[in-house]
Amino acid sequence: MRQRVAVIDFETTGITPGPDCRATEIGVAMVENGRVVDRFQSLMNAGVRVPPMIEALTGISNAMLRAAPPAHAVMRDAAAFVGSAPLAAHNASFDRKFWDYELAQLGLARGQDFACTLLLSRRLLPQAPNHKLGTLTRWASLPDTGRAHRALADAEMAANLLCHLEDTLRGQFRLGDVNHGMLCKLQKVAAAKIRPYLDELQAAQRV
DNA sequence: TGCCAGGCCCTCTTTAGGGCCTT
Repeated sequence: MRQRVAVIDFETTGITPGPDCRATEIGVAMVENGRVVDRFQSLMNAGVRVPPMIEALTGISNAMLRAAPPAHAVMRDAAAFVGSAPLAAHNASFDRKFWDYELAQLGLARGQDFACTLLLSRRLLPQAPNHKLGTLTRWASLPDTGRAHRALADAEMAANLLCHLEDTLRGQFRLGDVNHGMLCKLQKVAAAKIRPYLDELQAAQRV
């Protein structure tokens, strides 16, 4: 895609955002022309405790968060970094909840749609053993981006996967122009109907 | 007191149930 897309990933203290469940780290990988061209990453201190299970998963400790900048400052910087670029994430329904919640703490609201590399992978890469981010990265021989379950490494993994999905649409499905709006529509098409939908898109691009 | 996400997708489905995926 020639347009810039901001691929984001949050580490958090749990599954559902709220007063006791907040983001602890954000990573953003800015994709343009099929590669990562810019990066943003920061731990963020929202004043909540990290449960032991989450610390074991992410390696992010309470001591690390005590030394981290406040969440509102980090989110203000992250929102400025993203600007008006369309968004993407792996299992975007998760990151979208936290993006919206953390922005709402600043009185801000999201203006862009999210593309979801999980939904797109289920449709375009059904032969993969499963659709976890790490599995897809290894299965598609995408670059090792660092420690899994840290925000920027995961954001870059999802960014590389987004580029791989775009390559799949261009190569296997012979689509010329791929853009974020097309991906957002594609991820809503029922998996069983994806092939005829792509055939229609291909035919329309030929006209 | 006891519970604790939710949207997507498949199938032994649609008057439902269970696995996947994210932390």
